[in-house]
Amino acid sequence: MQDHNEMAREAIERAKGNVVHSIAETMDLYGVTPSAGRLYGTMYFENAMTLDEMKEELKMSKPSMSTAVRTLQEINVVHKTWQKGSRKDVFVAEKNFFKSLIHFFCIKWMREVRLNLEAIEMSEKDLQAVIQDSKVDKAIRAEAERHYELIHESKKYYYWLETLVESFETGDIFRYLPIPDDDKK
Amino acid sequence: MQDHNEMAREAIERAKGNVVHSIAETMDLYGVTPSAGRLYGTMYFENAMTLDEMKEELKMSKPSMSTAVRTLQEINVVHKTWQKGSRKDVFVAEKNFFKSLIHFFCIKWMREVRLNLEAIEMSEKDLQAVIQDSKVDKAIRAEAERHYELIHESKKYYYWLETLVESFETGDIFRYLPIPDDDKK
DNA sequence: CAAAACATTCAATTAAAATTTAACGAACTC
DNA sequence: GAGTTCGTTAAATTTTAATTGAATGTTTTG
Repeated sequence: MQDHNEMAREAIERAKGNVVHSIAETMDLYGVTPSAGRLYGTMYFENAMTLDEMKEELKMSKPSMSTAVRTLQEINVVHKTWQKGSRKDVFVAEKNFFKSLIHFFCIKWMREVRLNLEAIEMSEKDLQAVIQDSKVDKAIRAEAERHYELIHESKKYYYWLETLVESFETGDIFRYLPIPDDDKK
Repeated sequence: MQDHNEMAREAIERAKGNVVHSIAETMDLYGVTPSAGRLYGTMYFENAMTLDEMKEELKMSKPSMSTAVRTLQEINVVHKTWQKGSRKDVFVAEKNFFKSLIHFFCIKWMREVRLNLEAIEMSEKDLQAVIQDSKVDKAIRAEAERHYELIHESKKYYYWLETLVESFETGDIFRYLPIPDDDKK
């Protein structure tokens, strides 16, 4: 039955399309551009793809695919491999999308922690200098103190985030919140 | 000493500026526009602000402040209050920036879980239909099966994320990873 | 070593977001 | 109820980001 096959193909495409779309939307939340998101979603269903296959599948230009696949590599959800016989680069999507995203997050979080703690510590010094300078008007010193309290207080939350990230990266978090039924490997 | 006060003011501004900048950069990571991020950072140091004060402080237009402050309200890091005697709306930043961000995250994560699980379940149905249709070529059925396995497998990670969000929202996570020294209130 | 097959860079274009000015409408004041 | 004072909406502009076609450089092949 020709018809059955045709309908089946369409059904598969529809199924794939839905998932690709929602994956892309998810990644968009995390600052990945929609096209890179769609690309990842597409690769998720394929074993390995060349740039030309990507461009064909997404109907986009090769440079677009090149940059998209690079950003996907940067966030570690896609890796480059070789394929004997072919001169083309071949890319494969990390199937464990979720763990990849968590890792991606950890990187962003750590960056955030470092960035903010640096800024806070720098500012604390500035404010301390004002607070300790008795030649400065009381009102101004009071303001400095107020600000100091505020940012000093916030530090502990960044420290906490640091421990959270650690627990994600070591996998300790899964001891507290186990994955329902981890895969065999 | 006039000079001391002047320098103190500058030091305070510098200190504030640094922190505002890094807060804005952090929020940018989470899809908040830079101006909204700067606004939150600025409000973080103030007790309450009107739209006019914001526009003055950030040197931007009033509609910009209006939209920025609305997005900040939507993600629950800013709240509207009243101030007797004034007809103007007054907004105050949630000082516990960190907890707010976590809450914000939980919302996004839950949305992501719902979205993806819906897409997956819909697709699973489509694929099941293909798999069970014996009139469809073996190769196509095999492809459907392959895709089915893939997306079915991913479901458990979304379930896991669901439990993580729960643990954040109930505060259970802090039993596992306590905050160094929680504030008195 | 010339030609072909790649991936990438660059400049130019196009598309999308953010921002502003102007206009509107609601709520208050006199 | 006329005139203000606000906040928001709408249209137009500016800014920024994504996308492409052409060109470049590198590796491979015959």
